Amino acid sequence: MRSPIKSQIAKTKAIYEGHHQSGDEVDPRVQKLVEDLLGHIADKWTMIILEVLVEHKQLRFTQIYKLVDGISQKMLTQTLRYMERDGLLTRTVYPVVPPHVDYKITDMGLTLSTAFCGVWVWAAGNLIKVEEARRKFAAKSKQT
Amino acid sequence: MRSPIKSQIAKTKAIYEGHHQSGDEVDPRVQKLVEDLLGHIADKWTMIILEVLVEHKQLRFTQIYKLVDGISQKMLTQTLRYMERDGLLTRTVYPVVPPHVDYKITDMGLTLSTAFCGVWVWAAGNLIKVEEARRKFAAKSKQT
DNA sequence: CCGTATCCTGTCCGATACTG
DNA sequence: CAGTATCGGACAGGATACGG
Repeated sequence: MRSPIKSQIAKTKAIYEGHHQSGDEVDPRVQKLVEDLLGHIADKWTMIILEVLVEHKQLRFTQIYKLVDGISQKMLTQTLRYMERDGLLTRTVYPVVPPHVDYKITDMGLTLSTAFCGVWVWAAGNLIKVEEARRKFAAKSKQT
Repeated sequence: MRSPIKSQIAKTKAIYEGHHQSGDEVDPRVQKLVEDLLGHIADKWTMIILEVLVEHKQLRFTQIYKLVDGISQKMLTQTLRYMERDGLLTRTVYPVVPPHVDYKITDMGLTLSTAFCGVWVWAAGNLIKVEEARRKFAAKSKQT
């Protein structure tokens, strides 16, 4: 029962724990999914919607629309569709008038949210350092 | 010595550990930096370059150019500048002919890489689930 | 070798208007 | 209420050419 995925995970976990080794090639399929997911999670809205859903568990379209500041109806619909497609949330339509649609986070959505929180924590913890680095960089650029 | 950042980190860590509570508002500055950083790390190249640098510690421009498949010179230059600006790597120019420029990962770059590996691990571990979810979604869409 | 400058194309996304 | 349809501006990013 050889599993290329398993070994990939092991390899990635090794990296995660700081055991970086040169020469390690990444499984192209994983690479592709990661890049694909990156393209989505960084599409400005996905993670925000995910966090909102994590907090509230279950929401209707208009509720999310109000909670996510600045999003357009179009982007909300589109993003929700992608997230449903990838199994991050479930979409339940109640055939009533007026329509009633519930969006609910899935286990996968929860675990992604958890995984992603590492980045969030990093950003929170390095906020000052990044701002400082930017100041230094700006200063160095000026003395051209 | 009250620190809004500290409390934000604590709050974020609480979320990270699964203690989600509704009503928790996120510090706008952190929110902004996170979104800003997201915009970069998911700009398709940053994390890839970061990983390459993590593996090799120090590289020259052309070396990165070869290691990162498919990137254009323009994007490589641009991305490297942003990363330098944010303090993720250092850029050292040796004033010789022909030019010699070294890019080296910083501690901040390393910790970001580590934080981000959580997402990478998630992607590796959920590759099959996502693909399955997409198949199901596609199947459901057809029976219109 | 390591860039910058310019052009040009695709596509993202907001605004707006309309439907079941 | 929860969408779909269409238009148009902005901008990301690739290809190419050139410079120190």
